[in-house]
Parts: sequence; C-alpha cells; structure tokens
Amino acid sequence: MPGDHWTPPLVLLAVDLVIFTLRESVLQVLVVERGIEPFRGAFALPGGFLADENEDVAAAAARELQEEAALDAAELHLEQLGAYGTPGRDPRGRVISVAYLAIAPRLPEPYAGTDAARAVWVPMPEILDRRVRLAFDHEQILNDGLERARAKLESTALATAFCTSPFTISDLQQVYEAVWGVRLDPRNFYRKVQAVDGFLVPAGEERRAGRGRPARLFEAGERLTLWPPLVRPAVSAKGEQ
Amino acid sequence: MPGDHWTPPLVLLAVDLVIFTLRESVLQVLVVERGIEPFRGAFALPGGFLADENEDVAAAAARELQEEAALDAAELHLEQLGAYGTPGRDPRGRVISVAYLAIAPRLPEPYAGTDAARAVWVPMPEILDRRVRLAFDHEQILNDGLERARAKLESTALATAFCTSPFTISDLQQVYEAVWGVRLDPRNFYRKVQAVDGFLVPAGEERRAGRGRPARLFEAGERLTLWPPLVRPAVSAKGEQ
DNA sequence: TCAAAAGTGTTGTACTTACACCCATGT
DNA sequence: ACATGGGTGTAAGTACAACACTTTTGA
Repeated sequence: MPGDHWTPPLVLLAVDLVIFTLRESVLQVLVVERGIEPFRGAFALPGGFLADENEDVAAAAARELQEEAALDAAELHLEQLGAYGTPGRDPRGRVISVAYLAIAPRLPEPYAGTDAARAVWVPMPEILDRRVRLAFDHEQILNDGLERARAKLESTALATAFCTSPFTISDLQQVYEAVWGVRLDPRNFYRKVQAVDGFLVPAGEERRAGRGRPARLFEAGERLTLWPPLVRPAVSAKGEQ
Repeated sequence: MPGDHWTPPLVLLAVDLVIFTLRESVLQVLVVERGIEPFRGAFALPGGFLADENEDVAAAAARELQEEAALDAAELHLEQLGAYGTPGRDPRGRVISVAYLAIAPRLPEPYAGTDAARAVWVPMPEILDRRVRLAFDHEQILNDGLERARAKLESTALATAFCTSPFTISDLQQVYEAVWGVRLDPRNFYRKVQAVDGFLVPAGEERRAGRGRPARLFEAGERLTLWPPLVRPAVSAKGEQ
C-alpha cells in the first residue's frame, strides 16, 4: 500500500514487583494499599509507570523498589518474571506490565517514616487461601513469581538472598520450608547443602540461640548454580501432572 | 503536588519470535531479511508491532507466526520468553519487545509463494559461531530462547513439539542431541524416556528406515512434566559455574 | 553373512531417604 | 538431669553411566 502511513499503537509501560521475604519463618509478600482509582483501597503489588521516555525497564523496577518499599536494588536479588499485557487488565487504558521478582532478607525494620508507609507485608498463606485478594491480574503475577522462586531454590543459590549474612543452615532450611511449603529432614538437609561445593562458606563464628547446641555460621559462596540440585519433594497427595 | 497532571510516557510494543525446528538433525532458527530500515538487508528474528490498541500480546505473536512464517500457532508450542526494553535497542524510538519461543516440527515444506518468502532457516551453529549476525538485540533474545529450550527439555515434554507424530525414540534423541549439543547413549536414552510414565504412548506401527531393525512408533502422551527429569550431561570441559 | 539400527541385561557408582545416634548448650 | 536444637553414621532404595549382548532388518 504505497502512501500508507500506518503507525503502530502506543501503550503505557508499567513495572510490577513481587517482593518476597521471610518473617517469623513465614513467606511474606509486599503489597501496597492503593490510594487512587482504579481499585482504590484494594491491595496491589508495588509498581508504577516508566518515569520518562529514557528510563530502562530494569531501572524503573529498581526505582519502584526504592520508592515503594525503601529497599535498595543493589543489595537485593532482582530478576524479570515476564510481561503481562492482556487488553483490559487495567481499566485506565492499554497497559503492558513487566513484572519483576525481588528477594529481600529480613531487614533491621521496615521503613518507618518513608513514603513506603502504605506498604505492608502479607503472609503468602493469606493470599493462597484467598483471604486477601489483589487488584488487576496481580494474583496471576504473584503465583508466577512464587513458582519461579520455588523452582530457582532447587537449582540456584537464591535461598541465600532471603538471609542476612552470616546465617545458619537451619536459617536456610526455614527458607526452603517456607517457600516450598513442606517440612524437610534437618539432618539430611544439613549435609545436602554442605555437599554442594561452593554454595556455603564457613563464616568463622557460632551462634547461640538460647537452648540447644550452638550452630556454625555460613555465608553465601561463589557458586550460583547448585549441583547436585536440591529437589523439592513430590507433592504425592495432590498428584500433580 | 495538587494540580500536577503528569502522564507517563508512551512506548511502542513489539513482539519477536524465536522459532526453532530441526532440519537434517540440526537445530535451526527462522530469521527474516529486513526489507526496511533500520538494519535493512540484515537478518532479524520475525516479529512486528502490535496491530492495534486492542490486540493481545500473545495474539500478536500468533499473528506474526502466521504472517512471517506461515505457521499456525494452534499447532505449535508457543511460550513467552520475556520483555526486552533497553532504551536505544531500536533506533526508531522507545520500543519494548515481548519475545516468544516457538517450536515447530519439520513441516511438509516451507511456505512457497507466501509472504513469508523472505524467511530463511539458519542452522544454530552458524549463529553461535558468529558467522551470521542478527540485528537489534536479537542475538541476546535468541540465546535466551536457546537456553530456555535446553532447560525445558530436561523437565517437560517440549521435545515432542519438534516431532511430527508418530515418531521413533531415536527421532526424539536427535532433538535432544541437537538442542543440547551433545551425544547421548541411545540405549540409556531409550529406556530413560520410556521410564517416564505418560511421556510417550505407543502408536501401533513400526517404521522401517532402510537398514537396521524397524523402530517402534510413539506419540506424545498426556504428561507434560517429566519425572524423573532427563538431565543434560554437565559440560565438564568448559567448567560452567 | 555382514553392517546397522533397535532393543535388553547387568554392574558399579552416586545420590537420597529414613532413622539411630551422639554432641553441646540453657534451664 | 533433661529438653532442645546441632551434627554424624549408616543401611536400604533409587537412578544412572557404561558397556556387553541379543534382535531384526536391508544389502
């Protein structure tokens, strides 16, 4: 069609963040109560639009992490989950959202007096039970983020991103148990993680935790991919396909 | 800031496709020679912009598959790889591309007389050796697609998407060898795939392939996730971290 | 009868689970 | 002393690489 000057449609680009941490041995996700329409008053994943024409998408995710959660992307694990772009997912118009997964260690205490004040940690069980509902398609994004995290615990050192160094092996076990939602044998877990060369390196000291024998301390080693992998037990009852 | 009416920037949304198939036992990827600037005359992954404001992103991928490769998305494996949105990746402006991975079986013969005429299959070794260079950041997207395909062969029935039914177990082995770039022991492979319950179901007949004993024929079964997984041999020489 | 591809058996090693057991601490 | 959590030993079971071997075809 000569002379045809069709131009492709323009869309709005957003980033959304699935930020996980462990609190009281429970996997929790950060959500914010929406102050504006649509879904005013409902909970949503932290996120927002690209700040300007030249902002990198990953940089926008890092910025939202800082603005909405007062977390520093440089100290966190941050990876892209994927794009969510179904028409109608946002009533404001055609919005494509690029979702990111972030893992935060339990921090000194969360951001009092920052503009992240509207952010709250919600235990994952409350979301999986549908006691807390999320706006937009954020439940889908969150489920994808959870599955990604579960899968990466098997084959990468992602679990250490939940811990502040130094940590004990049972700290690490709590991460696996919380994210996978299973109980693991501490004796087998202990040796399995130590058998992976370069996963954990001793951090000298020991930690006394009230009762019981003091535990050795470790920090994350160089190795990012685990071999052999730590395979999660098959959920035999539910007979996954 | 009351009275502030900042609006977020608009971007162009594209889809790009990594389409793999097996030809002469070699993994090949579909590329198109670009007819327009930028990168006119260079090779790029098939793809294009959203057709209109209301087109779903996955639907755009399916449409490009049809237009640029004359392939029907309903008969193919098609999954999202992720979003690529670095500023400057496309000189025409701010373009966010959502990449998809498609797996095509070797088809009767490729689309003569369609508008997919500019599309050519290129063997992956020619790209990995840098004998063929790709436009934009498509080499990055392709590498991500290759790694995704390699990983999914381990734990899912993705390999069957490369085969037309019915197929033999050595057909399937060729898929694994081509995608992983390794040689596998046919005797161990034979039993390993058969041991995965529901992965392959017998398709009655046998196939005579010139010399040698005729092979049993199979088709893909119900099971989409493989247990136990087919683990690729560690690339011991290159010492991956 | 031979080469070639399909398919079966077997063995040694690696990794896992399950659980008995010992160790070091606070109360 | 004893409860509690940390850490070690070990045996049975499973999966796997390696490779000897048999089967069934075309030439």
